[in-house]
Amino acid sequence: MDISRKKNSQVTILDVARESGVSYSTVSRVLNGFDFVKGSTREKVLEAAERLGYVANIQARSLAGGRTQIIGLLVPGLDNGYITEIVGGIDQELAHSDYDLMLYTTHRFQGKESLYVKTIANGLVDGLILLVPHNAQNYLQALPNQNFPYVLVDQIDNTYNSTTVDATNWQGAYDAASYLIKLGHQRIGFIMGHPELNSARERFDGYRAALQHHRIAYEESLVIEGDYLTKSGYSGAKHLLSLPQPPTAIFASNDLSAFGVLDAIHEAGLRIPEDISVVGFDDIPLASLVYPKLTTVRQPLVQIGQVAVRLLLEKLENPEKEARRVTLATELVVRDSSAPRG
Amino acid sequence: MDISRKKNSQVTILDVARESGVSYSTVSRVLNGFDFVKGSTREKVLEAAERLGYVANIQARSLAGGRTQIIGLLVPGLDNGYITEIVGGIDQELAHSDYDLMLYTTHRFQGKESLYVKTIANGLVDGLILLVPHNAQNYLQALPNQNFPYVLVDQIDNTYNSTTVDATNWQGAYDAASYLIKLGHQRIGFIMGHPELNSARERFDGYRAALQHHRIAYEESLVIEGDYLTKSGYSGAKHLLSLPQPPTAIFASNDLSAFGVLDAIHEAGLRIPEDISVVGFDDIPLASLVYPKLTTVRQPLVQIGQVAVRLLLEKLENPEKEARRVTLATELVVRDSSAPRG
DNA sequence: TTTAGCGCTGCAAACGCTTGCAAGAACACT
DNA sequence: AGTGTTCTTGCAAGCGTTTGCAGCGCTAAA
Repeated sequence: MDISRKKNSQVTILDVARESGVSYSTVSRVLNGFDFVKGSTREKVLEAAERLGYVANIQARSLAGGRTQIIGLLVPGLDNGYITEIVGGIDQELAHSDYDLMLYTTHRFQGKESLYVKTIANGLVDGLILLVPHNAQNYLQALPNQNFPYVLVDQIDNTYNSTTVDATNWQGAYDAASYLIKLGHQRIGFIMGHPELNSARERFDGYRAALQHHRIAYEESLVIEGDYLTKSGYSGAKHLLSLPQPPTAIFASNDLSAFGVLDAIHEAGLRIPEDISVVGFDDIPLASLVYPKLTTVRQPLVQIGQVAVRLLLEKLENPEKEARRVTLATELVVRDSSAPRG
Repeated sequence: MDISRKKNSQVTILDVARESGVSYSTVSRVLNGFDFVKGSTREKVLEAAERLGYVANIQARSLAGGRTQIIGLLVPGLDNGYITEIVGGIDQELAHSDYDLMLYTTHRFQGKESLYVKTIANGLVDGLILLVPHNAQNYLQALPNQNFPYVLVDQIDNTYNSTTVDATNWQGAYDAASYLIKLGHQRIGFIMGHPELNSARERFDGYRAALQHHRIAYEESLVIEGDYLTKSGYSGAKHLLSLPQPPTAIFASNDLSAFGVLDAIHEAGLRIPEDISVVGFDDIPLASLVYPKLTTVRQPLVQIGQVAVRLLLEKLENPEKEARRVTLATELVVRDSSAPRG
């Protein structure tokens, strides 16, 4: 097994020390922004470091007990605008800090989350953002100790007291359904998200609450269990359209499934929104690219990512910081896929 | 500065050694799959490691001269189906190996690519996949030495002799244009990609070659300079439609800009494909979600990512391996946005 | 029985850095 | 000038591994 080392011209702290005529510990202190270093010394060191093109070796730093300046991001996959938007926010915010990003996709460790997380946390990340689909507990329980800094995105955890970011799912769904009702729709189909996810449940509850509030009978046949994927939106809508008395509007629990709905409706030769209205949830970038442009409940996805990072950095700065939950507001965005009942 | 260490229950190689009654170097050798270890010893060690829940410390390993088992991925951003598809392929392939992924976005280091890359390469990645938008040279020249394993995706580099993966851009464009011509279109608008990218140039050349081959005069006014973004497709199409004699088909250099084209056409009240045909390039997942479903030239994006990983791992195994270029085939996918000239 | 040879194992050094501790330098005060 | 403080700085240990080298025990040959 040939381990070809790249131990070529690595400039180390020792080189900088030699170059600037101080001890290597002083260099370390300067580089770590320590106080108690004389101004002139600091200058000398920084200048030497610059001249030599010194760049710190993260492994060594971390081994010796320092930070790695890396945060880990656990996501199910990147195949989805919802996630990539959030990741974009995370990336943006991280760019202002000096942390780098380690990306872990969970699909490769089905059923072994615990080992996975253990490895990660024991490894080289200073903190973790969990953007996991289901059962966060599986991941959390594996955290070496509850002091390891992490934040949970869009998942409530009722076992541990986790720092969390999410959006007003209930309210968003309530608003969307109310909007459709005000447009005169009485029969509103609903494509559910994956029922294991609490965002899905909250949206469902919001939908029902809106019906109830407007005294519209809840009709079970209009509710389709889905999984947030396009396909389930498609088949769900197909089913709804085949009903003896089909709905005049369909509210899909997320944009992805709403796209499936659009597709099914087009296929049935119906017009949107003249014949039937469609509303989604998320407002991923695609939502305004499809035809017709999708009316949807906007989640501030980028912002969610940013806030997650901010919370994590906060925790990193000050490990004693209390866990907290930040819930960002959603907003109905009316586009071309919805209209008064014809 | 409070450095709260997590040096809690870290199980080290020493613990495993103690538990299994051998020396730590033997443990190391077992864990690294070395030969020259007696079968029974190996068993004992592995069992002890398992029992203790040992997981290697990457920093230490790397410091001591081993591998980090991390590969770095340099991308401009994740806000784009084209990239995320490729990244998906990379992730997929990586899942079969035991490498983890470090994600670096380049936008944060405008103009300082060289320092950035230096840091990365000097840091903890064993190899690098560069999925950078323009001027790969900027990045490459910074690689500490040309022996650092890396592969270039969808970018040709004519300075260094780099291992590269790309697709048949020229051929794809040629096929698409020929297809439109065979449908009877004579005036085919073309939305160019970013002219700095050779994929954009190659596609343009393919388009022109097809025209020439079918003896259709090249008309400069039908070619719009773009940048691969939706907006440029939109404004480009708007312009084309306003021509005294507008084209009967538009070929956009990528799907994203094709979406802009669709949008502009819808807005103009024209029907697709009855009034005008549209063809894209890439076949990102969205392409079959828009309405009408987009006819496009399929690039095997996922596969490109996979191949990139495979080439990199190959290089990692065997650093002496010659650089090579792999070009994957594109394929025209006919959907609903194109039809014979009406 | 001795000895060479081989398979296997352990020791110790190194990787580049952080940080507690102690000592030197500088300064102010008596 | 002497002493006590307060700043600065250097030394050395240690972080968890890998790996060259030396050496052990054992077998096989003499």
